[in-house]
Amino acid sequence: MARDSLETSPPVETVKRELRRAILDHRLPPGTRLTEEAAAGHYGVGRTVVRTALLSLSHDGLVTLERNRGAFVARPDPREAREVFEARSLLEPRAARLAAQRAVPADVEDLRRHVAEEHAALAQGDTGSAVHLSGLFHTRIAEIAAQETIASFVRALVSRSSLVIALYWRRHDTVCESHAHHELLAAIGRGDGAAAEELMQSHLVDLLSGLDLSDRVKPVSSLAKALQG
Amino acid sequence: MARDSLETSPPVETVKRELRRAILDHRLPPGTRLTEEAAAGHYGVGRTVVRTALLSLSHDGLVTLERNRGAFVARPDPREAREVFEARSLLEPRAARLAAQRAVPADVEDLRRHVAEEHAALAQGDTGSAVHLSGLFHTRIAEIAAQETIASFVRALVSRSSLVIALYWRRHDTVCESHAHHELLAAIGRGDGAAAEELMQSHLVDLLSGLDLSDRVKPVSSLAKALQG
DNA sequence: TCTTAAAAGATTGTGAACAATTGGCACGCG
DNA sequence: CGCGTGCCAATTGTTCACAATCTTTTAAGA
Repeated sequence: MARDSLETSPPVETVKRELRRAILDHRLPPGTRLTEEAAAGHYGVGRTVVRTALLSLSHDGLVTLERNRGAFVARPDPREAREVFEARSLLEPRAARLAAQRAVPADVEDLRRHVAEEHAALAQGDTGSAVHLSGLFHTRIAEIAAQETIASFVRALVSRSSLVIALYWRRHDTVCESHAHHELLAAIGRGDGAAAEELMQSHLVDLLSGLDLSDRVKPVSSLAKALQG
Repeated sequence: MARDSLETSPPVETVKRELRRAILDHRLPPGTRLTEEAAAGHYGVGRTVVRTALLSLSHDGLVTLERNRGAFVARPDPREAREVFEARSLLEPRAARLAAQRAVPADVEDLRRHVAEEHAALAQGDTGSAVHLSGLFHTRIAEIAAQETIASFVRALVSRSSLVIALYWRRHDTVCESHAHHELLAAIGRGDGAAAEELMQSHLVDLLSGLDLSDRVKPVSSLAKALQG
């Protein structure tokens, strides 16, 4: 169950987790500048720790590093947004099929809980958490498929999808129609791999079609102190 | 053409490239311990630079970091080896299809040169370079497909494949039958996407079948001074 | 007023010193 | 003789200080 094959030290791990969470919850909108010193002061650690965390996050595509300029929350352009979903539709349907074949009752229960939490978050209008939980659902499926390599890719892609959604989401009413997640859950629960693969595929197409990938730009919040929220 | 979306500084970039090359050429066999100080002295840089490079390489799966213990050249187990090829067979056939559809004459010429160099290396018995060039061929196809996201995954997977081959390759006569590469090249050259996809798929199956994934262990070279070679 | 250039400020890149953790080794006990 | 314990060396984890680089500001000239 090693979520990170590479073991990193607790402080840098903490900062990485916190930053990732802040970005995925959209508390740090895409384009936000992340000053090393500011983050270091905020988390009470040295700059080196923050630097390490930022380097890791940049590998996952959540942060963009510009030489001698600093780190910014990644701002995927429409082309990259399309690529992310293209890649997901290559990996996740197969993962869903495998997950359906291999899931044990505990796994299904776990997924059921995820869906429930996601539904609750949506009901409360907490879209930030909803997007996050929705991503966790997809990630969990890849993990159940017991393909650690693919799962790590899916984790990275789901993370970036969160950024894409923050930038280009069109239908503000439904975040990730939990309808699709319910059906997926059912298919996996009854071990129907073919159905799960099919459902995942169409679910991803749905997600992509919910984006507005015209070339307009969204405003960039300049201040990193959004962390305070 | 940004090979690295994240721009890193020249020194760390150099060390990273050198280390990657040494690992991919099997001059640093899997399991070799990589001491920060030793590498720093060898390349004439500070430990910080080496540390950064190692962290990057660990993200690509070429290096394993163990907390408070150090860095080692990654040693994928049979399970991980299988996963790597499973993932490749999800991504690369599609990439080959796209590459065939989008390749311009310059791209084809580039691929042709790669194949020629690979053939030459094989003829000279330089299997290290041959494996490396073979990987470059696969990577290049993903790049031609113009799917930067998928290409980055393929790069990581190809790199790990090099480790897998170092550990589990069975047929020492033919490294990566350039026969298959020639056919792929031809299919891409005539823009036949369907054929390219099919060829890539079967090529990957062939590669996997050339591995001996029984559970025996290979000896671990203890001394990192293999760099001298 | 606009353009240009230079200096000041801020931020990252790097190296060296200190602290913390780990693994090995010898010593002593059962 | 085997085994557990405590010390010691080696290596990593972290912080801090300095150098290099970039951005911004400011001021002078056309």
